[in-house]
Amino acid sequence: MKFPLGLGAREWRVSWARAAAAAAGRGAGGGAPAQHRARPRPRPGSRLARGRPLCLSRGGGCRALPSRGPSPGRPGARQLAGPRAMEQTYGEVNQLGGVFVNGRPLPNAIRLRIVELAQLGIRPCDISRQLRVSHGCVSKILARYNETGSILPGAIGGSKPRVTTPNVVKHIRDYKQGDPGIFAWEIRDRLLADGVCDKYNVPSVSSISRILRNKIGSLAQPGPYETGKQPPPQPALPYNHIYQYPYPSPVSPTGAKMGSHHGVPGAAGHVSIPRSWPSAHSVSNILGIRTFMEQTGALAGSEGTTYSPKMEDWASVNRTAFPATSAVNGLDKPALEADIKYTQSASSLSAVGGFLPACAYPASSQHSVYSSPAGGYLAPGPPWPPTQASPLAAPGASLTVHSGDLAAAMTFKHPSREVVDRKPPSPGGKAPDSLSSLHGLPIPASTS
DNA sequence: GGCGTTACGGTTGAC
DNA sequence: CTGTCAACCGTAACG
Repeated sequence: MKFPLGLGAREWRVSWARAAAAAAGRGAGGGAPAQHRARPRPRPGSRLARGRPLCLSRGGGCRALPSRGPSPGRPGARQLAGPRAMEQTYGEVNQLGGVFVNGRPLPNAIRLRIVELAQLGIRPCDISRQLRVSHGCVSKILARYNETGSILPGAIGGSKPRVTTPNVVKHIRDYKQGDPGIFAWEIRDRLLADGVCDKYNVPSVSSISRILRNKIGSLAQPGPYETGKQPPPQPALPYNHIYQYPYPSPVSPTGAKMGSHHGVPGAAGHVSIPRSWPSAHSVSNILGIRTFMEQTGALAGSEGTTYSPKMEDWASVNRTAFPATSAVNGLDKPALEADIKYTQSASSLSAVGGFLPACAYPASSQHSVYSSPAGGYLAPGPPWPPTQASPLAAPGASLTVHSGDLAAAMTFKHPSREVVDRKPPSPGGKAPDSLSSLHGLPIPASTS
């Protein structure tokens, strides 16, 4: 991305925003008229109360900007242009010239890089510009990392884990059979008292009533879950299989049993790794991420970096690391499918096999934008800052993060650091489980 | 100028 | 198979 005529990223951004705002008939960003800026901020909580202008453009945020915006002619950052285009490529360019896929997380490599740079003392604003990721995003990722120790995105999609598991139903039935006059609330209390459920996953009284009505009522025939077989798993990994990293692990070679979750250290505690990054917990493997980024020119942001429109590259980069055997354990069918689907790619990937974590994105959504771990993000423009004077070269830390640096960056978090879950750690929940980190590497917060 | 916060449009996956 | 829902995402903008 080249900023027009000597404009720095910021100036360019502002001017772009201004122009767009003008087009939208309002002020925007730093160029907002005083009355906008001075406007009392509505109480948070009501999004509409913010009174923001309706954004008519597609894409995230309130950008009143044309989606192709700042990067006319930019080879990689193609926009949706119709169904056909959507099939092949999509992605948008933010005001910094970075490429992103609306609604999808940044690639792990970028996330890692953000944390890495932050650990080196680079200011978030500089990271934002360097990686061309919005500062809000940088802030968010760093905040999350500080909170959970994980660089990985949360679990996307899915529903809350069921609380009325077969086991719970069975207990309810037992209670009801033992005391036909029992109230639902009493059942609820007993579920808690007996440890069948905890406060986070105990069914509501109404749920219990529904169970009594629907399942226990027709008690005669056992439900599908009660045929003596092992009940369907409590959604031990109820969320996003895509965030699993079913690499063979020395500890859990099959990847089938992902061990403890949700802050409840399993028998193995840290030893049982719910998920692992590729074998890549080693420093050298982590370093491999960088190696790859360097190879792709991503970190250098070199002009020569070709922006591959093939999303498959990136997807496969992140997936070639684990052999099909590990995916065949039945936990990660989509991942397996993705492996199959994307194995054809990428010659260049051999160098990084085993280095990168499985991509958190389903291959299906990885069309083309993140064609390389960071290359797609670092727009093929001049490195930031344009002067080539890397801010990362500053104090004590070279731009090149050596393995030790990165290892330090990634391990400085105490593995057993207290986790502040944003959500109750229900067994089926998806609370981040940084307790499961290995070598200080964050384990995906999401489960599947 | 930096950064935390939040509305927004979007994606995802279980139900 | 489709729609709904609730989670998450990153961006842009506000303060």
